[in-house]
Amino acid sequence: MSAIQAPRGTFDVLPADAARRAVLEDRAHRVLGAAGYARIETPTFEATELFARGVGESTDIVQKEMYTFDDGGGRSLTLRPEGTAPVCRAYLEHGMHKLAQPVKLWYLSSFYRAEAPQRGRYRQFWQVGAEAIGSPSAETDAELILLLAELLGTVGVREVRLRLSSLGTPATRAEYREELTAFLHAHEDGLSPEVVSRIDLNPMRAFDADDRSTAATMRDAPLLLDRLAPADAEHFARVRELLDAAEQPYELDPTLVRGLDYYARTVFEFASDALGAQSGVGGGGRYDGLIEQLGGSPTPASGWAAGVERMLLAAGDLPVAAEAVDLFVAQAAPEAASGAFALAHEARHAGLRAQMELAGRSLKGQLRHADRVGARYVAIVGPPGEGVGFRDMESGDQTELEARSVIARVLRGSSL
RNA sequence: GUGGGCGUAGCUCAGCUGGUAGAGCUCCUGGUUGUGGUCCAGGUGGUCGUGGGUUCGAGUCCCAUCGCUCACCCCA
Repeated sequence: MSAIQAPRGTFDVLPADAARRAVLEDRAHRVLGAAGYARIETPTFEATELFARGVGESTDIVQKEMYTFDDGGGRSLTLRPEGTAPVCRAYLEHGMHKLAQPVKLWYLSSFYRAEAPQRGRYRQFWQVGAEAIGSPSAETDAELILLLAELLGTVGVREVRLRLSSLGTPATRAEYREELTAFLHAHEDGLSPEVVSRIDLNPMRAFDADDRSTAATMRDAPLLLDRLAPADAEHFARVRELLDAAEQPYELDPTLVRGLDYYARTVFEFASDALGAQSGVGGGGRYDGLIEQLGGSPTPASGWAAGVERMLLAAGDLPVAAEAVDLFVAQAAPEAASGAFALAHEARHAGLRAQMELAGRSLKGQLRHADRVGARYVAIVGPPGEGVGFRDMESGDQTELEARSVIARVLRGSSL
């Protein structure tokens, strides 16, 4: 039990897990790259104001989940809690509006939120995200949704469901919120005490209460989807049309809300029943107002983010290729160390995956170790002047070679 | 922040109504006086999360505390 542990909510990525994550990264690269999305990385921390303005002052994230610190010079910085605002900041900072629109970007980065950790929820976590900035089209939204579906599919995320909705414009949302709040207050008798206490804080929550009476009352509640302005309704209909044409199944969920303030129009979320309480594996939507909110000119944009840990939790076994070792250089005696060292170095220079004995094992121990790391060949280096025992670990055959012909022999790959 | 479960070797765990620590796996060494995968033997490795208390004696009982974990909330 060591005195110092990884901080609460953080974890070490050990080699076995690192291999699975590498597979995921490769899949993301392939799926998003194929659609013309280019990789972007932004700083791990940003000006606190970016998130206060971009994510929304009223959100849980900004109110209680940010790691904020002073940089020593009176500037307030924050470990990024999400990726969309930073990408938009970069879009503005580098004048990407002059590029062909939309600018399509993706990232795989770590994020930080001071929440109570549980299964699938950490204080440092990783997300794959994609953003298309500069297009208002429903095609953009539908394409993004299909790309995320594709990614989840190729990674093998199980029991995936897609929930879809539209939030309309911020104005529509504000009006609807008032209407819903008024409805809830007018029907407090039929609502559970928890829901009532939360009416002004989070009225949408009333929709997914388990309480029977609350559920009955909510059947008559107004729905945001029914209040969409004509243009928004038309946009949403087009998104659905495209998803239908692509045979992407989804559930229409008028109660779907996303945690960040900047969303407008299309919103969606993929959930996996293979997970526990934190079932959302990825989600996103359209955020037409964000760029303007950050000081740019009005720019439509759309995007999503998916949790790496959650995708991996919900995925079955990923086929992880074993790392092959071409050559293990053993030493027959301590005097052979220099010769072995030189041979291993040369072998790597020649492009081989070569390892050498580093732990002072007995020769028997070295062979056993070579076997465990999966070495195809073992060179047993003798003292200066003597030859090298060259052993094929599959057949067990062994011959004597001169040291300088060992590498060529491995490259040729011939069995003995 | 609140509630449930759990904290014994690197890992997975055993340890009954209290008698001062075990197994399997891993790792190392030897059996093969310079050679792998099986087998056999041996060894390394633990302030039983921490601090108090009860007791002749506590891994085992009591209290506190810390940590992990699941859930609420919220979200990736």
